[in-house]
Amino acid sequence: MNKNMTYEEYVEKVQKGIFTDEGNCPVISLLLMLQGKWKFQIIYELCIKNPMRFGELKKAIEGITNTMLTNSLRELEADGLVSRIQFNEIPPHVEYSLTEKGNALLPIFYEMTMWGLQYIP
Amino acid sequence: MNKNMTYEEYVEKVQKGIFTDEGNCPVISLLLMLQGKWKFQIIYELCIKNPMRFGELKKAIEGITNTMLTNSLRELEADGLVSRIQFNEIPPHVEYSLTEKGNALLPIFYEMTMWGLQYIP
DNA sequence: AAACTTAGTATAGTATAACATACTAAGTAA
DNA sequence: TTACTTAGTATGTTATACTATACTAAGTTT
Repeated sequence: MNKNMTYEEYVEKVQKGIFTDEGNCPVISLLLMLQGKWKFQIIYELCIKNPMRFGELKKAIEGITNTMLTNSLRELEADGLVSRIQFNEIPPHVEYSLTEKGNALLPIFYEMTMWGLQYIP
Repeated sequence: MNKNMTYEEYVEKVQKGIFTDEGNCPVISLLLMLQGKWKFQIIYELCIKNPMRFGELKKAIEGITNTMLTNSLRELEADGLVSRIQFNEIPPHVEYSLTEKGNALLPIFYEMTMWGLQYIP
């Protein structure tokens, strides 16, 4: 599929049902990556401060448990949105940051925000 | 917040942590609306054919049960993304279609698709 | 009278996601 | 020697999401 596809071309293809070849629909794939109670907040914190340590993230995201932060980070890492660098000092520490792939989500969040400003009271 | 905010202004605000006033973060709100196994597929089908009947949707979305289609449609309706018109004939039928708010999601799906074309193999 | 239509509802069960709490290693500082 | 540090893991429980199956109304056609 064309990486320079314009919005108008996209809409035309959607209305023709061109994207019906499910299984690797990019929208569904991405929605799955962002699914879960904490994923977006983690990405958001990493947009504000980059890199961040495990403990910083935990402090910044109120209510999250160790278990959920670990699991969410592992999944974001497996999806290539977040990278993890481990420093083997004592006490050991770890730095999490957005990958290029993760950073490239910002235009999507921008469109979501503009939509929200218009339609969410 | 400014509805004409440019992407550059948005990125600047994100990095300053301006959107931290959670509770009505537009991105999280929207992600919640699209969460669930079937929501996006329903919206997608309504982009292809508009309006659609309950039975048509059920046939188009393979594997969905009555229960999940009903629940998902009810939630999409409650979120204002889909509208439902009931025709009290015999046998009765119902037409579902995207609202303006629902249609306005297309630019977001476009950005998601462009992201996917670049980063999903 | 029996079967068909549409758009669901009802009920119960399974699977997945999230939560709470306690615990670990290995060195440093008090 | 005890407490503190970081970045988790382990275990069990609860809550939510999803599935499967059967059933309904009310008129129309066979």
